[in-house]
Amino acid sequence: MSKLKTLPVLEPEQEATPCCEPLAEQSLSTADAIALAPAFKALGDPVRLQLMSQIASAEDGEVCVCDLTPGFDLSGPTISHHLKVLREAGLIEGERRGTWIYYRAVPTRLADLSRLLVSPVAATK
Amino acid sequence: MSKLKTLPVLEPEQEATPCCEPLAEQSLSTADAIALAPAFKALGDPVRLQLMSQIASAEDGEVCVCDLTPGFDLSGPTISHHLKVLREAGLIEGERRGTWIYYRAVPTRLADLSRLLVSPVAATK
DNA sequence: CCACTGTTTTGAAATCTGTCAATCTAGAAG
DNA sequence: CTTCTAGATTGACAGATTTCAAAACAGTGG
Repeated sequence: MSKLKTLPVLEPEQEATPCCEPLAEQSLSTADAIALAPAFKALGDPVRLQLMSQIASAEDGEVCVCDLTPGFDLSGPTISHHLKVLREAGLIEGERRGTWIYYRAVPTRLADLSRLLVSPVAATK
Repeated sequence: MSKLKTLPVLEPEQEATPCCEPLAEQSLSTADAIALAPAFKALGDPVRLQLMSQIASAEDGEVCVCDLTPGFDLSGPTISHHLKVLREAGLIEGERRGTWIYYRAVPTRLADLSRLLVSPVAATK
């Protein structure tokens, strides 16, 4: 049994990063689209996008949930839910230290998504 | 009256492009998050992501809907719906020529989203 | 003007999502 | 061991999303 009882909320939950050619370079396979869409979907909610930004732009590279929650007019469980979605999308990682849980961005994941959207040729600007 | 009767399906539907600093640069305002999330949401569906890719990677920079539809195991109306979502998100633009409608990507919009995800400093690779 | 084709719109059903209240778990501190 | 606090999980519900069939619309061509 791989799940004893302890190990509550901290795993990446997202395995391989199946990054691909930029969208405009070559047509995405169905499998790749299915693998990548959840990450964009996770960013497709205003609350999560703002959470993502606050985490990614944090001074020390990480933020305590306790500092995140008061910034929104939402209940704790709701914030917790959104963080879980971001976590399962491989966009953030959480670590418990004592009473508090800290989240930080996964820059490589963001970079992969970013690269997917641009065609390197279109370096117009 | 701004809507006479003709002008069926071709407007950008998305006005200003409220692009911002990269996520990791500075925390996104609520307003900006609300403005930007729909674009990611539009890309957050496997079918739309694949449609977007096929359109963006098209040889002539544009694709006829008639060439898009057969590639999916979905009804015409469903494809049309997804195209509308992408259109309303400002990611693609459509133009009717005779019987057919052609869609092309809006590269600046993709570039804006791309830039939002990366911190220029993190040019590690 | 009528029929045909390509595409969008409408309407409806099944499923998914965002949210909160209530409950549970992990660690800290008595 | 009991209590307290920070977060996560569960359960429930309103509202949104995906999908299709049917109908409407825009051009083309009799």
